[in-house]
Parts: sequence; C-alpha cells; structure tokens
Amino acid sequence: MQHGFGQFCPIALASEVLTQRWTLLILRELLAGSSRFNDIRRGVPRISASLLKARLETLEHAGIVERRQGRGRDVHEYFLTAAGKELKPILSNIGEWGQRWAREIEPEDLDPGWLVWNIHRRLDTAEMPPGRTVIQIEFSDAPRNARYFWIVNTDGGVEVCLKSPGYTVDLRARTTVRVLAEVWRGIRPIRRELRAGTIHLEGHSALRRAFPKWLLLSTYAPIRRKRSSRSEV
Amino acid sequence: MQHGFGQFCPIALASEVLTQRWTLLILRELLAGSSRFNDIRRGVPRISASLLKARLETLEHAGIVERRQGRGRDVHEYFLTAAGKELKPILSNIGEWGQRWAREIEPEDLDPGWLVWNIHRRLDTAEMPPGRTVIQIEFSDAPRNARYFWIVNTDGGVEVCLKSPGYTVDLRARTTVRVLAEVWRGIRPIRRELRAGTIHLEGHSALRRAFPKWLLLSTYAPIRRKRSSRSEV
DNA sequence: CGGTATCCCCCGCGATACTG
DNA sequence: CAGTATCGCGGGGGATACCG
Repeated sequence: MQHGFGQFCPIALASEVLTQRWTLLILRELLAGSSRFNDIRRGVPRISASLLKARLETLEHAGIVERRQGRGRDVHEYFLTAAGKELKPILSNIGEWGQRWAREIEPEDLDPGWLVWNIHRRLDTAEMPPGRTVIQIEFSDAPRNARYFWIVNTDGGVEVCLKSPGYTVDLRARTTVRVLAEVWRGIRPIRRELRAGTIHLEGHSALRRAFPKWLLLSTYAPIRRKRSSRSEV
Repeated sequence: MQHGFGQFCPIALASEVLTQRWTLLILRELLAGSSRFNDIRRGVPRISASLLKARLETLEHAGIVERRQGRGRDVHEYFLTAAGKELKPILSNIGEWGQRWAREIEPEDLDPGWLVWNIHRRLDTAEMPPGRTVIQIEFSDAPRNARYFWIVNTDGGVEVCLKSPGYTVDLRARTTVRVLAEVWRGIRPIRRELRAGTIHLEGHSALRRAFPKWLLLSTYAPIRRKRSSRSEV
C-alpha cells in the first residue's frame, strides 16, 4: 500500500498525515500543552519511542510541528506551528463525537497510569488546601505494579509518583480503574459513587469534602452520551 | 499491532474507526449523498471492492452506517445513522484544514476520472440552457484511456460518460488535469485560465460565456490557502 | 533525557478472478 | 449491481537492547 489515496481532495491529502496510527493522540498531547518527548509518551504510553520519533518527524515535514532546542544540551521541545494549532477544532470535534458515540470502554482500555496522568494534569489546586498535599490512589482491580499512585501538589506544581514520595499521605482514595475512568469520562456521577462507597476516601475531611471540586474531569465529561448502552455486540 | 490504543480517551476510541485507511473518504462520499456501493467506489476509485465492503461493515458495527435493502433484489443502500451524520463537522473541518495546509498536489494525485465525477456532482444546471446539454472534456495530458469524458445534462439529471454518448457535443473544453484540478480546488482563478487559454472552450457561445457560472468548484475552493507554496521538500 | 538500531512477525491491503 | 474468494507481499510497527 502506498501512502496516498490518488486524489487531490483536501480531505484525502489531510488524511495522509492525520490518519496515521497514533498521530491524533500525539496531536492531542501537543494541544494539551506537552512539548517534551517523554511527556508526550506519558500521554501515549503504548507507542514505542522509535515510532513516536518517526511520527513527530512526519508531522514536522507536514509543517504541523516544529522541533526546537530547549534549555540544556539534551533538551528538545516540540511545538505546534500555526497549521498545527488550527487542528484544534478537529480534535475537539472528534473528542465530542467520541464522547457521544464511540464504543463502550473495554477492559484493555483501562490503563490506570494513563488515568492518573490525565487527572494530575487537570487538578484544580485552587480548591485544595495551601501547602503540600499528598494524595494516594489505590486501584483495587489493578495488577500489583500499577495499583498505587501518588499525586503530590506543591507550590511548584503537581507531580505523579509511582512509588511513595515519603511524605505523609493526606488523602487516600480507594476505587477501581473502571469506576474512576467512567467518572472521569462523565459517564458515572461522582457523588453517586462516593455515596455508594465505590470510591472510598480516607483522610483530611476538608480535602475529602472538596474532592468533587478539585478533581476536574475530562473536558468532554459534560457532554452526554447518545449511544444506547445496549448496542449490538 | 492490535486495533486499540490502550486508552479510554474519547479521541482514542473514535480514532479506532475513523483513522482506518480510506474510512474518511468513504464517509465523505456518504455525506455527499452517495448511498450505492458503486457510487461510493466512483468517489473512492482506488479502493478495492472487498476492502470497501469491509470498511462499510466496520462502520455498520460502529453504528455509523446503516445498510438497507433498496428497491430491487440486488439493490442495497448505505445510509448514515444519527451518529454518522454528526461526523459532518469533523469532515468539514478536515477539508478546510486540508485546503489551507495540506501538501501541494503531486502528479499521482491527478486522477482525471475522479475530477470529472466531482464536477458532475455539483454542476449548476440552472445556469445552463434548458434541454439536453452535452459537454466534452479533453485532458491533453491524460493517458489515452482517460483523455475524453462527456458530461450529459438532461431533465433526468447529470451523467458522466467515458465514451461518446452519441449526441452532438454542445461544448468542448480542452485543458490539462492539473489546470482544471487547481481551478476546482480554488487555487487558480478560473477566468485567468480562460483568458490565458489554458482552458480552451469551443461551442455554443451562451454555454461558453456562462462556463464560470455553471461549473461549481469544490466546496472548499473559497478558502484561501495559507501554506507557503515554497515549503520544504 | 531523548532518542537509535535491529530484528522479525503478522496482517493489512492490493491484485485478480469469479458469482448469484 | 454488489459483492466473494483467494493469494501473496510489503512494510508497519511492536519488542528489545543499546547509546551519547
């Protein structure tokens, strides 16, 4: 299979770049503000380093991405060009459509690390106590090596740890990947899950009570699903 | 490579269907009003029958397309569901983006049959004389078997013929695929090409003079290109 | 940190021929 | 008209190891 479609239709020409495997997800990360190679990988964890590099080069040649030397010898940054920034409405539309109409979440989609990474990016730290806050998340249904995560908020920003950062935990949240994923997607109401105990919180009461406030969900969460849950197999 | 991306992000889930090879072009055809298998193929001529069938089935399973029995035993029609119709803004955005930013047209994109098929779909017959009108197009740069096309407008509609339909030709247009393609895309101004003689018309003068009126261009033609023509190789 | 370099498998897809 | 059936290859991309 060659690359092209044998047409000069603008949709066909755009598709040559945009519909390559992983490309839309890389663009989503860049639009979300990532610029470092490994930050992009954290948002697209299943892509291999070599393929990510190849895709970034394709995007560079297509005039969508620009690669710049960052501060430091081994620091590089990837930025969207004007053409790349204009892809934003496309990505938004696809996200909205996906929220309404894409297939249900299957077990193999439930990557706990990815979920925590996305949560940490959108924490509303203004709704959290001042100073350092350490949140531990436990996924009771995750494999051993992906069961515990720590999110640490300091004045310097929010970070994810895969091992205990050492500090005292201020809030412990126990749930399943499935529940938190569907809450994040806006499919399950967060307060209902708290009441039902499928999300169990332990720790400082102020932090606990404000949980639905500082836990910002997916930007597409407010969009209501239209696909009937009982669709065909 | 599995199909999924290991994420429950709505963009990732939508991508599983939408970024499959040819899929966007099939959707473009359905949104343009095609519903018959072979009509879709005329708009996506380089796809094989088996692959088109496979893609349509995938789209059916994804709830985007619905297959119905038409009038007659061997007549089937493909329609967009509500979910499918909601893809329209995505396709429009991609088309607009492609018009502005996609790569230049290369020789292998210049399919003359595809061009004529798209022109015939958007003829403004109200700007043409009443009764039957036969237009012959000659592409001086096309291979022998794709050099001549006839567009026949009658009360019953507009049709494309690959062989002379027998009727007298009312207007003969001689040009190159490149010129007409770039005119259709809105990259070259039609009147300039007529003046320069790179589009040469012969025949009824009323039909000739109204040529820029009844020849409707791509819906994206009014959108001005932003990519610098002298971009990197 | 930000990549390279290989190896190799698998399957997507193009080509062609045939059918109810 | 609207597909089915079959075959074979090319190369996309996953996995893994290594590097400046």
